[in-house]
Amino acid sequence: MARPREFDVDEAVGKAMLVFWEKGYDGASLADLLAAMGIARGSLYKAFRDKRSLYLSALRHYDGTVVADAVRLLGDRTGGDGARRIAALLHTIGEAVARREDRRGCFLCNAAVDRAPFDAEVESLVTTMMRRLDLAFRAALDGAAAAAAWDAGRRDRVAGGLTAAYMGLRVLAKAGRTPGQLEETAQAILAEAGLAAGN
Amino acid sequence: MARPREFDVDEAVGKAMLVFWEKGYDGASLADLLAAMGIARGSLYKAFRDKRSLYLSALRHYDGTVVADAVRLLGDRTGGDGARRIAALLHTIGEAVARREDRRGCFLCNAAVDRAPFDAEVESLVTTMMRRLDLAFRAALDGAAAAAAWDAGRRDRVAGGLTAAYMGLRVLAKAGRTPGQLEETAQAILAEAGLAAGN
DNA sequence: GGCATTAGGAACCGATCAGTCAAAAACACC
DNA sequence: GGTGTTTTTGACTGATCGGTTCCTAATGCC
Repeated sequence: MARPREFDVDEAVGKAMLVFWEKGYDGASLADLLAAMGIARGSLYKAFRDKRSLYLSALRHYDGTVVADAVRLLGDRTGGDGARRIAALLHTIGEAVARREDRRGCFLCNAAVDRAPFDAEVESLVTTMMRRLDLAFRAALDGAAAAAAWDAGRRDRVAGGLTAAYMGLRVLAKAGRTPGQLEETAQAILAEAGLAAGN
Repeated sequence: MARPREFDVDEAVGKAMLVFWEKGYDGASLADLLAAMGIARGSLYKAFRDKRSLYLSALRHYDGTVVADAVRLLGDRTGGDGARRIAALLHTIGEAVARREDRRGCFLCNAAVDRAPFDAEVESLVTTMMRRLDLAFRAALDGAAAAAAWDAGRRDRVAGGLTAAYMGLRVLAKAGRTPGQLEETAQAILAEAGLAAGN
Protein backbone atom coordinates (compact mmCIF):
# COMPACT_ATOMS: atom_id res chain seq x y z
CA MET A 1 0.00 0.00 0.00
CA ALA A 2 2.85 2.35 0.69
CA ARG A 3 6.58 2.60 1.00
CA PRO A 4 7.83 0.71 4.08
CA ARG A 5 9.99 2.40 6.70
CA GLU A 6 13.65 1.60 6.18
CA PHE A 7 14.79 1.84 9.79
CA ASP A 8 13.69 0.14 12.99
CA VAL A 9 11.87 2.66 15.17
CA ASP A 10 12.76 1.04 18.47
CA GLU A 11 16.40 0.77 17.52
CA ALA A 12 16.43 4.41 16.48
CA VAL A 13 14.89 5.41 19.82
CA GLY A 14 17.63 3.46 21.54
CA LYS A 15 20.28 5.45 19.68
CA ALA A 16 18.51 8.72 20.43
CA MET A 17 18.29 7.74 24.09
CA LEU A 18 22.07 7.45 24.31
CA VAL A 19 22.46 10.95 22.87
CA PHE A 20 19.90 12.55 25.22
CA TRP A 21 21.37 10.58 28.09
CA GLU A 22 24.86 11.89 27.45
CA LYS A 23 24.12 15.45 26.38
CA GLY A 24 20.80 16.30 27.97
CA TYR A 25 17.75 17.66 26.19
CA ASP A 26 19.08 21.06 25.19
CA GLY A 27 22.56 19.76 24.57
CA ALA A 28 21.38 17.19 22.07
CA SER A 29 20.91 18.95 18.75
CA LEU A 30 18.88 17.58 15.87
CA ALA A 31 22.18 17.11 14.01
CA ASP A 32 23.56 14.98 16.88
CA LEU A 33 20.42 12.88 17.03
CA LEU A 34 20.18 12.35 13.28
CA ALA A 35 23.83 11.36 13.03
CA ALA A 36 23.44 8.82 15.84
CA MET A 37 20.16 7.47 14.53
CA GLY A 38 21.44 7.27 10.98
CA ILE A 39 18.32 8.79 9.44
CA ALA A 40 17.43 12.06 7.74
CA ARG A 41 15.60 15.01 9.18
CA GLY A 42 12.35 14.37 7.37
CA SER A 43 12.22 10.75 8.51
CA LEU A 44 12.57 11.76 12.11
CA TYR A 45 9.74 14.24 11.94
CA LYS A 46 7.59 11.67 10.11
CA ALA A 47 8.17 8.91 12.64
CA PHE A 48 8.18 11.09 15.77
CA ARG A 49 6.30 14.33 15.99
CA ASP A 50 9.13 16.55 17.17
CA LYS A 51 12.21 16.62 19.37
CA ARG A 52 10.20 16.62 22.58
CA SER A 53 8.20 13.55 21.56
CA LEU A 54 11.39 11.75 20.67
CA TYR A 55 12.76 12.64 24.10
CA LEU A 56 9.67 11.21 25.78
CA SER A 57 10.08 8.03 23.73
CA ALA A 58 13.72 7.85 24.76
CA LEU A 59 12.71 8.20 28.40
CA ARG A 60 10.17 5.40 28.07
CA HIS A 61 12.83 3.32 26.35
CA TYR A 62 15.11 3.87 29.35
CA ASP A 63 12.28 2.73 31.58
CA GLY A 64 11.81 -0.41 29.52
CA THR A 65 15.48 -1.32 29.43
CA VAL A 66 17.78 0.13 32.10
CA VAL A 67 15.21 0.71 34.83
CA ALA A 68 13.58 -2.62 34.07
CA ASP A 69 16.97 -4.32 34.45
CA ALA A 70 17.54 -2.66 37.81
CA VAL A 71 14.07 -3.66 38.97
CA ARG A 72 14.73 -7.20 37.79
CA LEU A 73 18.07 -7.28 39.60
CA LEU A 74 16.42 -6.17 42.83
CA GLY A 75 13.63 -8.70 42.50
CA ASP A 76 15.60 -11.69 41.28
CA ARG A 77 15.56 -14.22 44.09
CA THR A 78 18.32 -16.23 42.47
CA GLY A 79 20.57 -13.24 43.18
CA GLY A 80 20.78 -14.15 46.83
CA ASP A 81 19.36 -12.38 49.86
CA GLY A 82 17.52 -9.10 49.27
CA ALA A 83 20.23 -7.11 51.03
CA ARG A 84 22.79 -8.61 48.72
CA ARG A 85 20.76 -7.64 45.67
CA ILE A 86 20.50 -4.07 46.94
CA ALA A 87 24.25 -4.01 47.52
CA ALA A 88 24.75 -5.29 43.98
CA LEU A 89 22.70 -2.44 42.52
CA LEU A 90 24.54 0.22 44.50
CA HIS A 91 27.78 -1.39 43.45
CA THR A 92 26.93 -0.91 39.76
CA ILE A 93 27.15 2.87 40.24
CA GLY A 94 30.83 2.87 41.11
CA GLU A 95 31.43 0.31 38.39
CA ALA A 96 29.88 2.58 35.77
CA VAL A 97 32.30 5.31 36.82
CA ALA A 98 35.22 2.88 36.64
CA ARG A 99 34.10 1.91 33.15
CA ARG A 100 34.17 5.61 32.20
CA GLU A 101 30.42 5.84 31.76
CA ASP A 102 30.35 8.38 34.57
CA ARG A 103 29.77 11.24 32.20
CA ARG A 104 26.29 10.02 31.44
CA GLY A 105 25.16 9.26 34.94
CA CYS A 106 21.55 8.15 35.24
CA PHE A 107 19.19 9.27 32.50
CA LEU A 108 16.25 9.22 34.89
CA CYS A 109 18.12 11.42 37.33
CA ASN A 110 19.23 13.76 34.54
CA ALA A 111 15.67 14.07 33.28
CA ALA A 112 14.42 14.83 36.79
CA VAL A 113 16.92 17.64 37.17
CA ASP A 114 16.95 19.26 33.76
CA ARG A 115 13.56 18.61 32.15
CA ALA A 116 10.98 17.66 34.76
CA PRO A 117 10.67 21.24 36.05
CA PHE A 118 9.68 22.50 32.60
CA ASP A 119 7.63 19.65 31.22
CA ALA A 120 4.69 18.12 33.08
CA GLU A 121 4.77 14.96 30.98
CA VAL A 122 8.45 14.40 31.73
CA GLU A 123 7.76 15.00 35.40
CA SER A 124 4.94 12.48 35.34
CA LEU A 125 7.12 9.86 33.64
CA VAL A 126 9.99 10.49 36.02
CA THR A 127 7.71 10.22 39.02
CA THR A 128 6.37 6.90 37.78
CA MET A 129 9.81 5.48 37.11
CA MET A 130 11.10 6.51 40.52
CA ARG A 131 8.06 4.98 42.12
CA ARG A 132 8.87 1.76 40.30
CA LEU A 133 12.39 1.83 41.70
CA ASP A 134 11.00 2.53 45.14
CA LEU A 135 8.76 -0.53 44.94
CA ALA A 136 11.65 -2.66 43.72
CA PHE A 137 13.73 -1.69 46.74
CA ARG A 138 10.74 -2.53 48.89
CA ALA A 139 10.44 -5.94 47.23
CA ALA A 140 14.13 -6.61 47.83
CA LEU A 141 13.67 -5.75 51.50
CA ASP A 142 10.83 -8.26 51.64
CA GLY A 143 13.43 -10.82 50.60
CA ALA A 144 16.10 -9.68 53.02
CA ALA A 145 16.79 -11.66 56.17
CA ALA A 146 17.95 -8.52 57.97
CA ALA A 147 14.53 -6.94 57.41
CA ALA A 148 12.48 -10.00 58.31
CA ALA A 149 11.45 -8.58 61.64
CA TRP A 150 10.58 -5.11 60.33
CA ASP A 151 6.99 -4.04 59.99
CA ALA A 152 5.61 -2.87 56.66
CA GLY A 153 5.95 0.80 57.54
CA ARG A 154 9.61 0.50 58.31
CA ARG A 155 10.25 -1.37 55.08
CA ASP A 156 8.48 1.35 53.13
CA ARG A 157 10.48 4.06 54.82
CA VAL A 158 13.80 2.31 54.34
CA ALA A 159 12.94 1.69 50.67
CA GLY A 160 12.30 5.42 50.29
CA GLY A 161 15.62 6.20 51.92
CA LEU A 162 17.40 3.78 49.60
CA THR A 163 15.84 5.40 46.54
CA ALA A 164 17.03 8.79 47.74
CA ALA A 165 20.49 7.44 48.49
CA TYR A 166 20.66 5.79 45.08
CA MET A 167 19.88 9.07 43.32
CA GLY A 168 22.33 10.88 45.54
CA LEU A 169 25.10 8.44 44.70
CA ARG A 170 24.48 8.99 41.01
CA VAL A 171 24.77 12.74 41.51
CA LEU A 172 27.99 12.32 43.48
CA ALA A 173 29.31 10.14 40.67
CA LYS A 174 28.84 13.04 38.29
CA ALA A 175 30.49 15.37 40.74
CA GLY A 176 33.81 13.61 40.45
CA ARG A 177 33.75 11.07 43.27
CA THR A 178 36.05 8.16 42.57
CA PRO A 179 34.74 4.58 42.27
CA GLY A 180 36.42 3.79 45.59
CA GLN A 181 34.72 6.66 47.39
CA LEU A 182 31.37 5.75 45.87
CA GLU A 183 31.77 2.15 46.95
CA GLU A 184 32.64 3.25 50.47
CA THR A 185 29.61 5.52 50.64
CA ALA A 186 27.40 2.75 49.28
CA GLN A 187 28.65 0.45 52.04
CA ALA A 188 27.96 3.17 54.60
CA ILE A 189 24.40 3.54 53.34
CA LEU A 190 23.82 -0.19 53.59
CA ALA A 191 25.29 -0.27 57.07
CA GLU A 192 23.11 2.64 58.17
CA ALA A 193 20.04 0.89 56.81
CA GLY A 194 20.88 -2.16 58.86
CA LEU A 195 21.71 -4.17 55.75
CA ALA A 196 25.45 -4.37 56.26
CA ALA A 197 27.56 -6.81 54.31
CA GLY A 198 25.69 -9.91 55.38
CA ASN A 199 26.20 -10.93 51.75
CA MET B 1 40.33 58.82 35.90
CA ALA B 2 37.57 56.96 34.16
CA ARG B 3 33.86 56.36 34.09
CA PRO B 4 32.78 54.33 37.14
CA ARG B 5 30.75 51.16 36.81
CA GLU B 6 27.06 51.88 37.34
CA PHE B 7 26.04 48.50 38.72
CA ASP B 8 27.21 46.41 41.63
CA VAL B 9 29.05 43.38 40.30
CA ASP B 10 28.25 41.12 43.22
CA GLU B 11 24.59 42.03 43.13
CA ALA B 12 24.50 41.35 39.39
CA VAL B 13 26.10 37.93 39.93
CA GLY B 14 23.41 37.23 42.49
CA LYS B 15 20.69 37.99 39.95
CA ALA B 16 22.46 35.88 37.31
CA MET B 17 22.76 33.03 39.80
CA LEU B 18 18.99 32.92 40.23
CA VAL B 19 18.52 32.66 36.46
CA PHE B 20 21.11 29.88 36.03
CA TRP B 21 19.71 28.15 39.08
CA GLU B 22 16.20 28.12 37.68
CA LYS B 23 16.88 27.52 34.01
CA GLY B 24 20.21 25.75 33.87
CA TYR B 25 23.22 26.78 31.80
CA ASP B 26 21.81 26.15 28.34
CA GLY B 27 18.34 27.24 29.30
CA ALA B 28 19.52 30.64 30.49
CA SER B 29 19.89 32.85 27.43
CA LEU B 30 21.88 36.05 27.37
CA ALA B 31 18.57 37.88 27.02
CA ASP B 32 17.27 36.24 30.23
CA LEU B 33 20.43 37.06 32.12
CA LEU B 34 20.61 40.66 30.93
CA ALA B 35 16.97 41.28 31.78
CA ALA B 36 17.45 39.91 35.29
CA MET B 37 20.73 41.73 35.86
CA GLY B 38 19.39 44.99 34.47
CA ILE B 39 22.44 45.71 32.37
CA ALA B 40 23.25 45.79 28.66
CA ARG B 41 25.03 43.19 26.60
CA GLY B 42 28.31 45.04 26.29
CA SER B 43 28.50 45.73 30.03
CA LEU B 44 28.20 42.05 30.76
CA TYR B 45 31.01 41.13 28.40
CA LYS B 46 33.14 43.92 29.84
CA ALA B 47 32.65 42.91 33.47
CA PHE B 48 32.67 39.15 32.92
CA ARG B 49 34.50 37.53 30.09
CA ASP B 50 31.68 35.46 28.67
CA LYS B 51 28.64 33.41 29.62
CA ARG B 52 30.70 30.56 31.00
CA SER B 53 32.73 32.85 33.27
CA LEU B 54 29.54 34.41 34.55
CA TYR B 55 28.24 30.93 35.29
CA LEU B 56 31.36 30.09 37.26
CA SER B 57 30.96 33.34 39.22
CA ALA B 58 27.34 32.44 39.91
CA LEU B 59 28.42 29.03 41.18
CA ARG B 60 30.98 30.61 43.50
CA HIS B 61 28.31 33.03 44.67
CA TYR B 62 26.09 30.06 45.53
CA ASP B 63 28.98 28.60 47.49
CA GLY B 64 29.43 31.83 49.37
CA THR B 65 25.77 32.28 50.23
CA VAL B 66 23.51 29.22 50.15
CA VAL B 67 26.13 26.54 50.79
CA ALA B 68 27.78 28.70 53.42
CA ASP B 69 24.43 29.07 55.17
CA ALA B 70 23.89 25.31 55.17
CA VAL B 71 27.40 24.75 56.53
CA ARG B 72 26.77 27.37 59.20
CA LEU B 73 23.46 25.73 60.12
CA LEU B 74 25.16 22.37 60.51
CA GLY B 75 27.98 23.81 62.59
CA ASP B 76 26.00 26.20 64.77
CA ARG B 77 26.16 24.79 68.28
CA THR B 78 23.37 27.09 69.41
CA GLY B 79 21.09 25.10 67.09
CA GLY B 80 20.96 22.21 69.52
CA ASP B 81 22.42 18.76 69.24
CA GLY B 82 24.22 17.86 66.00
CA ALA B 83 21.53 15.37 65.05
CA ARG B 84 18.94 18.06 65.42
CA ARG B 85 20.90 20.41 63.15
CA ILE B 86 21.15 17.70 60.50
CA ALA B 87 17.41 17.10 60.79
CA ALA B 88 16.84 20.83 60.39
CA LEU B 89 18.84 20.92 57.15
CA LEU B 90 17.00 17.95 55.66
CA HIS B 91 13.76 19.56 56.72
CA THR B 92 14.52 22.67 54.65
CA ILE B 93 14.27 20.58 51.46
CA GLY B 94 10.60 19.75 51.91
CA GLU B 95 9.99 23.31 53.03
CA ALA B 96 11.46 24.68 49.82
CA VAL B 97 9.04 22.52 47.86
CA ALA B 98 6.15 23.69 50.01
CA ARG B 99 7.20 27.29 49.34
CA ARG B 100 7.05 26.51 45.59
CA GLU B 101 10.78 26.85 45.15
CA ASP B 102 10.88 23.21 44.10
CA ARG B 103 11.40 24.07 40.46
CA ARG B 104 14.86 25.35 41.18
CA GLY B 105 16.07 22.54 43.35
CA CYS B 106 19.70 22.80 44.41
CA PHE B 107 22.01 24.81 42.14
CA LEU B 108 24.99 22.72 43.19
CA CYS B 109 23.14 19.54 42.32
CA ASN B 110 21.94 20.99 39.02
CA ALA B 111 25.48 22.04 38.13
CA ALA B 112 26.78 18.57 38.95
CA VAL B 113 24.25 16.95 36.65
CA ASP B 114 24.14 19.30 33.71
CA ARG B 115 27.50 21.07 33.51
CA ALA B 116 30.14 19.18 35.45
CA PRO B 117 30.43 16.43 32.81
CA PHE B 118 31.35 18.98 30.13
CA ASP B 119 33.41 21.51 32.05
CA ALA B 120 36.39 20.54 34.17
CA GLU B 121 36.32 23.82 36.09
CA VAL B 122 32.66 23.35 37.00
CA GLU B 123 33.42 19.80 38.06
CA SER B 124 36.26 21.00 40.25
CA LEU B 125 34.09 23.66 41.89
CA VAL B 126 31.26 21.21 42.43
CA THR B 127 33.60 18.67 43.95
CA THR B 128 34.96 21.26 46.35
CA MET B 129 31.53 22.45 47.39
CA MET B 130 30.28 18.93 47.99
CA ARG B 131 33.37 18.18 50.02
CA ARG B 132 32.57 21.24 52.13
CA LEU B 133 29.08 19.91 52.74
CA ASP B 134 30.53 16.53 53.61
CA LEU B 135 32.80 18.07 56.23
CA ALA B 136 29.92 20.09 57.65
CA PHE B 137 27.88 16.92 58.14
CA ARG B 138 30.92 15.40 59.78
CA ALA B 139 31.24 18.39 62.13
CA ALA B 140 27.55 18.11 63.04
CA LEU B 141 28.08 14.44 63.87
CA ASP B 142 30.94 15.45 66.14
CA GLY B 143 28.35 17.47 68.04
CA ALA B 144 25.71 14.75 68.12
CA ALA B 145 25.12 12.80 71.31
CA ALA B 146 23.96 9.80 69.30
CA ALA B 147 27.34 9.64 67.58
CA ALA B 148 29.45 10.20 70.67
CA ALA B 149 30.53 6.58 70.84
CA TRP B 150 31.31 6.28 67.14
CA ASP B 151 34.90 6.12 65.95
CA ALA B 152 36.21 8.61 63.41
CA GLY B 153 35.84 6.21 60.51
CA ARG B 154 32.19 5.63 61.18
CA ARG B 155 31.53 9.34 61.46
CA ASP B 156 33.21 9.90 58.12
CA ARG B 157 31.21 7.16 56.47
CA VAL B 158 27.91 8.33 57.91
CA ALA B 159 28.70 11.90 56.83
CA GLY B 160 29.29 10.62 53.30
CA GLY B 161 26.00 8.77 53.38
CA LEU B 162 24.21 11.90 54.57
CA THR B 163 25.68 13.95 51.73
CA ALA B 164 24.47 11.36 49.24
CA ALA B 165 21.05 11.25 50.85
CA TYR B 166 20.83 15.04 50.85
CA MET B 167 21.53 15.18 47.10
CA GLY B 168 19.09 12.35 46.50
CA LEU B 169 16.34 14.14 48.38
CA ARG B 170 16.89 17.23 46.25
CA VAL B 171 16.54 15.14 43.11
CA LEU B 172 13.38 13.50 44.41
CA ALA B 173 12.04 16.96 45.17
CA LYS B 174 12.42 17.84 41.50
CA ALA B 175 10.78 14.58 40.50
CA GLY B 176 7.48 15.60 42.03
CA ARG B 177 7.65 14.18 45.55
CA THR B 178 5.36 16.05 47.91
CA PRO B 179 6.70 17.90 50.97
CA GLY B 180 5.10 15.25 53.18
CA GLN B 181 6.80 12.39 51.35
CA LEU B 182 10.13 14.20 51.45
CA GLU B 183 9.80 14.82 55.15
CA GLU B 184 8.99 11.16 55.72
CA THR B 185 11.99 10.04 53.70
CA ALA B 186 14.20 12.50 55.55
CA GLN B 187 13.04 11.00 58.86
CA ALA B 188 13.74 7.53 57.51
CA ILE B 189 17.28 8.55 56.57
CA LEU B 190 17.91 9.97 60.01
CA ALA B 191 16.52 6.85 61.63
CA GLU B 192 18.68 4.62 59.46
CA ALA B 193 21.75 6.66 60.36
CA GLY B 194 20.97 6.14 64.03
CA LEU B 195 20.11 9.81 64.49
CA ALA B 196 16.37 9.41 64.95
CA ALA B 197 14.25 12.19 66.33
CA GLY B 198 16.24 12.70 69.49
CA ASN B 199 15.53 16.39 68.84
C1' DG C 1 1.42 -0.64 -15.70
C1' DG C 2 -1.22 2.95 -13.30
C1' DC C 3 -2.58 4.70 -8.67
C1' DA C 4 -2.63 5.81 -3.93
C1' DT C 5 0.19 6.27 -0.09
C1' DT C 6 4.04 6.80 2.66
C1' DA C 7 9.27 7.20 3.46
C1' DG C 8 13.48 9.66 2.35
C1' DG C 9 16.24 13.62 1.70
C1' DA C 10 17.91 18.17 0.92
C1' DA C 11 17.02 22.83 0.53
C1' DC C 12 15.04 26.17 3.09
C1' DC C 13 12.69 28.97 6.98
C1' DG C 14 12.47 32.47 10.67
C1' DA C 15 14.08 32.67 15.27
C1' DT C 16 17.44 32.76 18.41
C1' DC C 17 21.97 31.95 19.93
C1' DA C 18 26.57 33.81 22.02
C1' DG C 19 29.63 37.19 21.09
C1' DT C 20 31.70 41.84 18.80
C1' DC C 21 32.20 46.60 17.88
C1' DA C 22 32.09 51.51 17.49
C1' DA C 23 30.26 55.53 19.13
C1' DA C 24 28.38 58.12 22.97
C1' DA C 25 28.65 59.16 27.85
C1' DA C 26 30.55 59.77 32.43
C1' DC C 27 33.98 60.29 35.37
C1' DA C 28 39.26 61.99 37.32
C1' DC C 29 42.82 64.87 36.65
C1' DC C 30 45.05 68.98 35.07
C1' DG D 1 37.11 73.41 30.11
C1' DG D 2 39.99 70.17 27.84
C1' DT D 3 41.98 65.38 27.88
C1' DG D 4 42.46 60.58 28.74
C1' DT D 5 40.29 56.46 30.31
C1' DT D 6 36.75 53.37 31.10
C1' DT D 7 31.67 52.11 30.94
C1' DT D 8 27.51 51.97 28.56
C1' DT D 9 24.62 51.00 24.85
C1' DG D 10 22.42 48.91 21.01
C1' DA D 11 23.07 47.63 16.44
C1' DC D 12 25.30 44.01 14.12
C1' DT D 13 27.49 39.25 12.92
C1' DG D 14 27.77 34.59 11.60
C1' DA D 15 26.37 30.30 13.31
C1' DT D 16 23.09 27.22 14.77
C1' DC D 17 18.68 26.12 16.43
C1' DG D 18 14.17 23.27 15.69
C1' DG D 19 10.95 22.69 12.25
C1' DT D 20 8.74 22.81 7.31
C1' DT D 21 8.30 22.02 2.53
C1' DC D 22 8.52 19.81 -1.60
C1' DC D 23 10.17 16.66 -4.68
C1' DT D 24 11.62 11.92 -5.50
C1' DA D 25 11.68 6.93 -4.33
C1' DA D 26 9.60 2.81 -3.01
C1' DT D 27 6.00 -0.05 -1.99
C1' DG D 28 0.93 -2.72 -2.23
C1' DC D 29 -3.12 -3.06 -4.65
C1' DC D 30 -5.93 -3.07 -8.71
